Amino acid sequence: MGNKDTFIEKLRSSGLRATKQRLAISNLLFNRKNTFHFTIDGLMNILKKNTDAKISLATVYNTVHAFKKKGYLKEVTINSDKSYFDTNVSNHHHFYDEDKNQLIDLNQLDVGPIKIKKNIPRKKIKSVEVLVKIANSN
Amino acid sequence: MGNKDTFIEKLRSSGLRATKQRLAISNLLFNRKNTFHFTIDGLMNILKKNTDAKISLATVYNTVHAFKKKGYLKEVTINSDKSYFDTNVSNHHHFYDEDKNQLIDLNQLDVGPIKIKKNIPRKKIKSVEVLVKIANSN
DNA sequence: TTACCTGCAAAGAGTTTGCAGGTAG
DNA sequence: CTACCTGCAAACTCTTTGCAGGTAA
Repeated sequence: MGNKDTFIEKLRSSGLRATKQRLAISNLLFNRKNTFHFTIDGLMNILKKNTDAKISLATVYNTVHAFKKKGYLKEVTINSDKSYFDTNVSNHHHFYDEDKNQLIDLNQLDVGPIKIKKNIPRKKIKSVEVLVKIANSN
Repeated sequence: MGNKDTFIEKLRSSGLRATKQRLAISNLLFNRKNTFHFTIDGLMNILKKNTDAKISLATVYNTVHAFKKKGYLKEVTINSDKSYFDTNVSNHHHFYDEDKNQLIDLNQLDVGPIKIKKNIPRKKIKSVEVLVKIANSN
């Protein structure tokens, strides 16, 4: 996604109204080169600092869920503490840095093909997620 | 682990007192052939039905965490809703049945070797976890 | 104009904690 | 006897929800 007009267009074409809260969040999440990983409260903090628009916590939750439902965000499960989201919605895996509590993308090429040799009758594989936990080596 | 005396011994040697609550939980979790996956409230429900000892929710949390810390249980992260635990503490992966909300072990042989080709300076891999979500194929 | 959205506060779910009383060793 | 453990309730964190007022189209 690109500039503000693009976001307005994108939101509208998704059936979402282009409110200033959603535009501020879109700008923060998608107007960048690299993928972005965040938690709701992390996003909230950044919004407080970088945005003049007033945005409530409920709106952040609503918007993030709306974006997820539209396929603009992906949820990544790290632990039960809180939800992490990822602006990279392609099929990929993650490093989780336990020291910094931070996600790092592993693209398809970073992880060799994964073979699942067990089969459960009448069940289909919906997704295969690899989470590699890392920490300081010393 | 085996019978009640074994559990008393095991608890004591771990520096844990062999209270009747802990023995009841040990018996329920470890006195079985196959690995067992559970949530705290699921365990609570089984305890209510199968145990005469009175056990509070706080004690279940305390005990499960104590067992985890001692290495008798492993926590498995499925989603942010609640914590799942596994009596199989060996290195292995999981199916998660989205219809039944149930975990199924994938042993080492069920999953081909996983190659992580990306390296982060000064960081060491602590664990590699694969979660395969499955659902009814129809 | 009207359906949708926001902000607030309250409610919910899961988990943790403080403390008084109980019990293992 | 005493350190550790339990049960209870309150507290806490993250998330969701209800609703009145606001706003995009």
